Amino acid sequence: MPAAAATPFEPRKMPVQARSTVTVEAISEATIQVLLTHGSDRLTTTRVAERAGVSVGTLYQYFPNKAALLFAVIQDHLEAVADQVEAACERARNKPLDHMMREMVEAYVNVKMERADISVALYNVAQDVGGSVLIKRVMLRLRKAIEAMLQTAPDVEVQPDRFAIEMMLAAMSGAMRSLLEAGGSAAMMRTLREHFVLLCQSYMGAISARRN
Amino acid sequence: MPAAAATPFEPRKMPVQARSTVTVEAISEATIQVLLTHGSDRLTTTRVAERAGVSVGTLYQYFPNKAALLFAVIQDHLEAVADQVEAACERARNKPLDHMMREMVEAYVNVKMERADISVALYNVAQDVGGSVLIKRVMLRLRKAIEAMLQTAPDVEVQPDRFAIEMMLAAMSGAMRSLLEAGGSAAMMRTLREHFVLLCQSYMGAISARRN
Amino acid sequence: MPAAAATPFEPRKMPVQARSTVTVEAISEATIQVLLTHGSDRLTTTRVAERAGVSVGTLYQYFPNKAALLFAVIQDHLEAVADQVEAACERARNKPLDHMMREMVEAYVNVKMERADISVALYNVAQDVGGSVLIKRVMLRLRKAIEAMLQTAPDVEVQPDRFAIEMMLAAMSGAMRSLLEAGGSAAMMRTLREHFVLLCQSYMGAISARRN
Amino acid sequence: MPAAAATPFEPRKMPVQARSTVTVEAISEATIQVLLTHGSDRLTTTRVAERAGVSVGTLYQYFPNKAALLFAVIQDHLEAVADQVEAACERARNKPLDHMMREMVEAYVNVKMERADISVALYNVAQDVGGSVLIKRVMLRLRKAIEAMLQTAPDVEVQPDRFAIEMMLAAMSGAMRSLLEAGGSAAMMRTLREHFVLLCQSYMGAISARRN
DNA sequence: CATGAATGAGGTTTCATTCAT
DNA sequence: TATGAATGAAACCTCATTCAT
Repeated sequence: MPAAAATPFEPRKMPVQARSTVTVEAISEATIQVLLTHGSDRLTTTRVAERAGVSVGTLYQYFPNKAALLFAVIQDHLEAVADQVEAACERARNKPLDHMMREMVEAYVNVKMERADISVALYNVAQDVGGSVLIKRVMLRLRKAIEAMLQTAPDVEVQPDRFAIEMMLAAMSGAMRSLLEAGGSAAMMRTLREHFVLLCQSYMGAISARRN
Repeated sequence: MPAAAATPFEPRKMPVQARSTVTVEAISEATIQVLLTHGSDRLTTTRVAERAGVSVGTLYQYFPNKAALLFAVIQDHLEAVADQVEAACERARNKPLDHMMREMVEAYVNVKMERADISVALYNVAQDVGGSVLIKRVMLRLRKAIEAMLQTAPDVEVQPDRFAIEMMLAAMSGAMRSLLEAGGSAAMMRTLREHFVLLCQSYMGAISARRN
Repeated sequence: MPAAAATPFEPRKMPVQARSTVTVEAISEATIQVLLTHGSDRLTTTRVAERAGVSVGTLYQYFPNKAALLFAVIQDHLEAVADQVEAACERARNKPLDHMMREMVEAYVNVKMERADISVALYNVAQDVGGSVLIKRVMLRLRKAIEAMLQTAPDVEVQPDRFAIEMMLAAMSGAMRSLLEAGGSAAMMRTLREHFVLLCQSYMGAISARRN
Repeated sequence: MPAAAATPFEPRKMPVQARSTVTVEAISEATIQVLLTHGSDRLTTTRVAERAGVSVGTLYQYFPNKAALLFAVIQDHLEAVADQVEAACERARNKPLDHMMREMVEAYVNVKMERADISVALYNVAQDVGGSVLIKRVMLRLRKAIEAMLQTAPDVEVQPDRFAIEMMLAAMSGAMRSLLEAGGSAAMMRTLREHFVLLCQSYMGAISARRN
């Protein structure tokens, strides 16, 4: 992707005053709302500002350009996801593999479901805006967390390598995406969660027992 | 996605073998090239026409609008994928489950790898243009093919339900996407293929043995 | 001047059809008119297009950006000036120094007067748009022409160096600018012309006799 | 130039010695610095304020608008020039014409060279901001000073008229501008000074001896 | 049928200026 | 008095689409 090359994404101004924080918050929220109600190709900075109840000028005081705005919103979302999954991995240490997988998958699915709308809204823009960097960063965090967790598993003989873990994560998020975009119901989500658990358990199980 | 609502996507005119015309072919190919060299946000109809060696006017004689052009290109690609995988499923009938999975996965990975550039180029535009319809259609074809294949498996006791199969497909294509976008090497692709085989085998194995 | 760095100024499309030529002509003319009636800081591409009776899009089909438009207009003007003065220098060869100076000055003043409005309009924008390159180019042409002419003067013993000639030109155009901007009448222009003649004659006379 | 019509240029408030306040001084200086480092088209009030170490609000407390700020800065510069040249004219009274011209030219060139950066920075903005009024005012002061000086010249028989003197000044400042904008070295400046001396001497000499 | 000049709505971004704190 | 967040008009430029030739 040659697009979105060398644009400065750093926030233009760190909100210090209370008023500012509210404003930035409103703009981020509005971005998601516009994304949901108008679609990614009709997401304009003017519309976002309007929805946020501020002027375009204000928007540009906090975000140097449209890409930076989207970048920031994606970052917020991905960090929330990573936080939840990391926490789950902490909790599941020293438990058996199946328990670990269940814990991890449930954390992932739950946080995605809570923010299903945001997830869907962001899928499309991520790429255009250099979101791949962020995705890689999250991938790294999650892989590390899972690796650390697996090290403490009593019933894992062969530690899965990086590749296997990343593939599992990619598979899970890919499938999640498909389902969210298809607009799955809450009931389907629960089924999905169980399937994910099974998928991860069986895959990791197969890997960690390979050499035996 | 509320975007791309009621646009007529069918090619504007379709004389006996219009879609096989050199011109249409050239335009489709040019679309992919522009997508690859300029990125999705700098894909303009004029640029495509230029690259194809025709005028914009000509382009609009074969495609009613930009969305229809992209729609057609995506359709071509997805159909090629579906064709290959379906064929593999035919070949693998009456073989044991593990063989089936290997056959199916290899067909999928191979066709995606052959057209890796196209795949990457299209991921981003698919959504904006109503590609989800096409994706659903392919999903359906593949699920049917796999179901039919699984019915003939000697070692499957419990037939996996629709959901499980679709999830497997979603997981596989999601992970594939991650890798393609990350620009994985040919060597990595081979590793990936083996992992996919393992993942699908273990997952389907777990499913089809559940009730036992 | 750090501004106006690396913008591509080349015309976007060489007008080939008759229609196009008319359009380009109209746009150039409109640029000058807008410059005269609205001032350089209210020269907008929209306004120019409007005045030219075309749409903005059309303007941008022939000029890649605003700077390129101005650049082209300035170039046209400066080339016209250089052409006239060069021709005068040709005509005055082998004449005595005073005659040469008169011929050269009159050519310069006349062409500037004919297009007084254009001159005034362009002074301000030249700098913002990288016009200094063009000015240097004209300076060079004129200096060469004058040098060649002076070589044939029967009454010049010491040939003036580059610097002297360029300074004379700079002085003349500087003073011309002052006068045009002050809005001098036609009568004043005639007086000015005579003064220029005297100034150049005496200055060049002093220089070319220095060593004696 | 129809631009910059009816804006109040006078400083907004003028307490006893407001113009000597540190703040005003800092703002003026910052204006020049921004002009030099960013160019005239990226001269923004916010940037000036920032550079001056004050807030925009403060800037607007001392200058009613951007134009007034620039106007004031130009005025300062031009007055400094006029002061120096006037003083030189005083000193040269009763001396012979050639001496007068040398004195006057050297004063002009020296003051311009000392503030070469400021000069260059201001050339471009002067016009947009109604600077022509100021230029006329300076022209008047200088002409008066020169006239008064010439009256005391022992070797001038025919007093040059207004026009001749103003043209000389215009020629000198025009040429100066060319050179400064071309970024002439200090050595070139010295050469330039000698050429100016020669030019003015010969021109004024020719004028003042005309009727003889 | 093909061409490509013309269109113009609409998107992004800047910046002079104000005013509540 | 000083601050700097907020404003919003207005500038530049793009690009899908049409239609006379």
